[in-house]
Amino acid sequence: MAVQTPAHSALGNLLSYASTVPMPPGTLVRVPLGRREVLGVVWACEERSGDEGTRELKAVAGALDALSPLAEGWRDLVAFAARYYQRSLGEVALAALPPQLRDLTSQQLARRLKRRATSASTPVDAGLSSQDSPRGAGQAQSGPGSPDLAAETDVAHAVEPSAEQAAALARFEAETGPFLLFGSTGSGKTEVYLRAVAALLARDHAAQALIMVPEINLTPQLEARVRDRFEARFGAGAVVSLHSGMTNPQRLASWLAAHAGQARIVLGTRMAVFASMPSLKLIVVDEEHDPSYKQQEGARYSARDLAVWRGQREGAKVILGSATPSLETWHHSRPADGEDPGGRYVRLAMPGRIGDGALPTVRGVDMNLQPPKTVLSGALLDAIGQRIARGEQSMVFLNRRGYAPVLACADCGWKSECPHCSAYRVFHKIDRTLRCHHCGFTERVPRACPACGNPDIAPVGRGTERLEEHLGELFAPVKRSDGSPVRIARIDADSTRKQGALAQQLAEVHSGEVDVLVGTQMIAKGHDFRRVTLVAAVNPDGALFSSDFRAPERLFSLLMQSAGRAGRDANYLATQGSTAEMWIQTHHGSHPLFQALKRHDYPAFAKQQLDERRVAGMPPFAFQALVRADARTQETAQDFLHAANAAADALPHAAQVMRYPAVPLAIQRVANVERAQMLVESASRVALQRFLADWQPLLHALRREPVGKGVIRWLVDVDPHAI
DNA sequence: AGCACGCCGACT
DNA sequence: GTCGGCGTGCTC
Repeated sequence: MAVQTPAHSALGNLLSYASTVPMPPGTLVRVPLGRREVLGVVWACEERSGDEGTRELKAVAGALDALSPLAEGWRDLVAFAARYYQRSLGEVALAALPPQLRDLTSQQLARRLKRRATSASTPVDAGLSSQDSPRGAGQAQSGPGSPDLAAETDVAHAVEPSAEQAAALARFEAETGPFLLFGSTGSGKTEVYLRAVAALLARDHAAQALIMVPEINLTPQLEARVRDRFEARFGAGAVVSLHSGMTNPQRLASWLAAHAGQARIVLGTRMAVFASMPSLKLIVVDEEHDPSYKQQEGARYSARDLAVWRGQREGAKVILGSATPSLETWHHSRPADGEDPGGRYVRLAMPGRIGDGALPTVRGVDMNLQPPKTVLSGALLDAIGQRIARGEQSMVFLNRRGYAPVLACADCGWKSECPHCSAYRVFHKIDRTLRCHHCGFTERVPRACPACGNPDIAPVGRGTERLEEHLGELFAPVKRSDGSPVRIARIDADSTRKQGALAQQLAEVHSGEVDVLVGTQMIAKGHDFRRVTLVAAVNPDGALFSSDFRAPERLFSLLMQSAGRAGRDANYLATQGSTAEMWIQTHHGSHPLFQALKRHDYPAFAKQQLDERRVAGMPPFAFQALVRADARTQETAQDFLHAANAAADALPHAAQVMRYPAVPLAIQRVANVERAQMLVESASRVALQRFLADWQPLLHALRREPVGKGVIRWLVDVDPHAI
């Protein structure tokens, strides 16, 4: 029996219970655990003669037998995920089920199922019709806007597929995959997914498809559009959503519809990879490179990697789509070359763009030639000014919220450090606060230096607030063609905190009220503004020399996506007589990343990065895992890791695994907790897996020993994203 | 993780 | 004298 047992408790494995009747594997049951009664999933059921039991087993309290047992494929997926990510089976199994299932009795569940059955002619869809909640499925998600998936659907809706799309679809039908659909923004990837789904559902009357999108892309608009397209053809309730913005009753309803096979399409975020889908035949992972596919707490799974595994296991085809694939996926889809037999993924390339859309011209500004401390170069300001004069819009990116990242005293050198974290508190001018972005600690800005009393304390560096203010001052004397003042707006996590704020701000941009939009990467993804003809990255250099070797990959992807925001509407550009431009202010214009970006050349960027990684023995040419320990003191955390390291010496696969010394995390202390980690790495995934499996019990044991005493928590992160 | 038991400080 | 702090230990 898989029961929700904590990840690092001694009850890591299956528990046994007695039952008078046989129960098929996959049956959901309620069982006593300590003083509580918890949900469990039958994993195996064996007959036992009375004298065999060494110990009296507690009896199963009851089965949720209104529900068909979870299929073997689902159980295999859960078991694999638990094993691969070093968590207990019960934890993964229960996390994969809708939370509400935990507190429903058998009768309540039966009632709910009956209600579903009687309302089968009305929409059974999860998100929008649940009686338990008046709220729409996506309201907790970000507001409207036109995410790529939806926008691209519109472009190509009901028209013949392009030659590229047709070729990709033909290959998709002919081969088994997994597939990488590599197509630039606007190439019509979505149309390919949706046609593949439509063809499958039409051909096979039971078949189900799973479409996964990054968190930020799943908006009510997208849900509505996917429904529009499929519900007319495959019936109301053919599409359900599954994401964390939904209420528990909504999630349960979606989950039940998928489990029963009524829902033909499940549209969801990473959690949807665990949906119970008895006739799953196709999995789409849109924007497969997106970091949100990696879960960052509990079982730290990669939903994209699990999707590939699940597809293979269940005989479902898998399409991974991206304009800037992860280097792992790119490498796995490399064509055969000489000695190299190539990767096991099939690469479907769609280099063209639908319609006449041209990619923006990329202009680099060499910040070395600018006066020191220049924020916005004269050339960029001129270019923005020209757009304003023509009634066009510009977008300026800066990945730093707040007014200034630090407040400092000119006299004594005091800086706005967070008392609880090893980080500076950010100065937010709007509400006169110093805020720690790591632990949330907030105070009013002091009038004078808290250390020496000097009233002359000043912001250092700049965030989006200050950039917005700066642009406002610069363009204050300028008038728009109709004589009205220039309007600067800002969109970031702070400006959109209130419910509905994002929607309203986006609407203002769409309506043309805003001339220049300042924002964080929040505006880089998805939203299409037809009047935006210029996009600028003000200070992207940080990621070039980051200690995280994946930082350049993320930056390239972000800049490509940002570039895709400019000049989406070819007709608009033509009538304006304008061209789309992406401006990059950098001190390192000759960096290969920017050189590749200038040519919109992802393959060149990927090749350069992969060559570096091959030489350095990094993923995808090596496999990694992190062990992290948190404690009150850095020493305690590191001592635990040192002991763990020493204990690993004796493990059979130790020789095939490189262990690096324990180090503090980049942000060493958060909310008064010191954090340390050690990296382990192997050229063999299998060796690393075996090593970790053998190591796990030793780590458990260490926790009980004196060296593990002060450890608040420890965890293993397999295939970590941030090192 | 829950939820107990258990052993020391400030309250009705 | 009790309520309650969270340290330690157990859950088929």
